[in-house]
Parts: sequence; C-alpha cells; structure tokens
Amino acid sequence: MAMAVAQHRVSSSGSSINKHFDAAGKYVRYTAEQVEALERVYAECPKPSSLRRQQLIRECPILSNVDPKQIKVWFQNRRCRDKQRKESSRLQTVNKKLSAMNKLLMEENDRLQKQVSQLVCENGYMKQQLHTTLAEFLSKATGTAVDWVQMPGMKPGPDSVGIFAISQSCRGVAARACGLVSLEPTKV
Amino acid sequence: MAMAVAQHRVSSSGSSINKHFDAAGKYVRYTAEQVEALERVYAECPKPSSLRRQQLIRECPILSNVDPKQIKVWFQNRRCRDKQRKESSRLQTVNKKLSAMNKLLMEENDRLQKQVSQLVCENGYMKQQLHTTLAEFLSKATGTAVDWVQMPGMKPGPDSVGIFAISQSCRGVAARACGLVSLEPTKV
DNA sequence: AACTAATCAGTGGTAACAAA
DNA sequence: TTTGTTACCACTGATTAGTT
Repeated sequence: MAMAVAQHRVSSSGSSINKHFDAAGKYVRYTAEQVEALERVYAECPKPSSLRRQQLIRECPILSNVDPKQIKVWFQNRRCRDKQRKESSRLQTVNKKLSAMNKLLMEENDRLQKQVSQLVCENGYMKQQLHTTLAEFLSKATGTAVDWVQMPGMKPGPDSVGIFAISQSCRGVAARACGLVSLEPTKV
Repeated sequence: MAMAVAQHRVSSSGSSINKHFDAAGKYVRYTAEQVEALERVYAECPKPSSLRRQQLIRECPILSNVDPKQIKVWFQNRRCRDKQRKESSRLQTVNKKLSAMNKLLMEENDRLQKQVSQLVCENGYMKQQLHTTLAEFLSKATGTAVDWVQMPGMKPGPDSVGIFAISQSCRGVAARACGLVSLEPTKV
C-alpha cells in the first residue's frame, strides 16, 4: 500500500530531489558517509554560508544527490541538537562541580565548627582557671573578701571576667605589685 | 505544483485521514482546540492505552477526523519532549539550589573563619597576658623564677595554656600581691 | 505489539537587508 | 516608507531503528 509522494517540482521522477521521501516513497535518512561528510564540515564551521554549502555539494560526490535545501536544513537541525546537548552537558558538569564544592565546604564547615567549639572550650577553661586560681590565691594568702566589679564595655555574667577590687586592707600590696594588666579587645 | 499525498489506507480521498498533509497537500498542525483536548487527557494520563485513545476520539468531535495512529504519535512525541523539558528545568532548579546552598556555606565559612581567628587571637592574648603578667608580677615582687607546668588534657606549646606553679618560696608574696587581670572575650 | 531515542522536514515568527 | 527575499530559530508531526 501507499506510494505517491508530494513533489515540489520534480521534472520527471528518477532524480530523487525530494524531501525526506525517496523516489520509491520511502522515508530516507542520510547514510553514514553522508553524515560523516556533513559532520566534518560542521566541526570547523557550524554555520556555513550558502556558497560553502554549494561547494560542499560539489566537492562531495556522496552528497551530489542531495537538495541544497536539505543541506541547509540539516545544518539547522544539527545546530539545534548541538545546542540542546551542550546545554544539558554544561548543566550537568556545573552541577557536579557545585556538588563537589558543596561537599568540600561542608567538610570545611565541620572542621571549623569543631575548631570553634574547641577554642571556646579552651577559652572558657582559661578564664575559669584564671579566675579560680587568683581567687584561691587571694583567699589563701590574705583571707580577704574579693569583690568582682564590672569593666566598662564588658557584659556581666559568668562568661566575662572583670578585674576585681580588693578590700582596702590589701591595696597597698597590690599597688606595689604594679606591673599589671591592660586588656585589648583583639579586634579583627 | 504538487498534490498527491501518501495515504495509508484511505478509502477514497475526501475523508482527510492522512499524516501531516491535508487533502490540499498542505502541512497541517493540530488546532488549538485539538491540542487542548489532547493536553487535558495527557495531564491525567500521559500514556493512555489504545482503548483510551479510541475512546478519546469517540468522545471528542474535534478529533474525529484524526487517525488513531496520529493520536498515538502525538502522545509519544509529547512524552519525549516533555521528558526533555523536565530534565532541563530540573537541572536548572537543582543548579539554583546548589548555588544558593553554596553561597550560604561560603558565608558561614567566612563567619566561622573570622570567629576562629578571633578566638585564636583572644586565646593567644590571654595566654600572653597570663604569662607576662604573672612573670612580671613575680619577678617584681620576689625576683624568683617561675616554672610553667603543663595541664592534663591540654596540648603543650605556645598555643596552649597551663596553670602555673610558683616555687614555694614566693607563694605568700604572690598571694598577697593580688590586683590583677581581666579578660575580654568580645563575643560575637 | 508499543515504547524510546534520534532524525528529517514543514510551519510560523523574527531579523537583516536590498529593491521598489 | 513599504515590500520582498533570505536565513535563522523554536516548535511540531512523522518516520525509522532499536529496545522492552
């Protein structure tokens, strides 16, 4: 069943210059050699001019049967396919890189997180040590009460350490000790 | 120019059951109503059975002229192209999310980085203060050497702090000296 | 058989450019 | 200016090859 193909302007019949139908009425796909020849040109010039296309047809005996319009269409479709494929693979590679980057960042984050808590711990430990050690010193050495006072610019509470004031009785000794401390807030 | 369209098994001619060629030989696209009807079915069932397709043709007067095979092909193409589009947009949204995640992670990383250097700085400062203050203190008060001892659970070296032990001879003086230290953590 | 993936070609819409 | 040609692109219908 079935024959009869729409022909635009075929002179007689045998010359097979039709759309995707052969003279026999069969849907035609380009042969591997034809595609190869077309691909070769496409590789170096994806958008050949009309002249270049005609030249291609002349140069390539495999393509001599093909309508110039078909060549044009082939390049159009080829560009379209290429565009889709390129976009897809581009997105995929970007995705992979982003995922890898993400993983690294999360690991680095973890590492930093641990480092922070470690440092916070050490910090707290040091403060406490300082605190308790000095308090112990004082109480053991003098038996005098110690009043903690807040420093300007420092939050009160257990996490901050203020200097302490000593009852009048031991001030003299403290003064002689001099030296003493200034605290810089280690701005970054 | 041209008529004659490939007909699969049309009885006579006028009944227009052809592929994408009209009886007049023109390439035919489905009308908006036809597409709408097809889309409606596709929305609830992208892969209708042959029976469902026949039923669709019977139900829908707009599609009565269409070859069942065309309906089948329409669904095939629809699925294929939908798949491509979905994949593309999926990749794009994944990309966006990954980028956003990346940005957040980098910001968090920055924040942690700063926090770490801040803490390291504070830590170092505290150690040095502790060290120099007490050394100075002791040397001024007694002239006696100070031995640093390592604390259990803390790493040795310049980055870690131990409590200090003072030689027996100057304990009393050190204790009496008091005065002293405040530590500013400047929390973030 | 129907399905998927790839392919070829037609249509509509748009932009560039030259002739009327 | 308008009109016509030309090429391009996005979309779409249909066909084939290969798979399930």
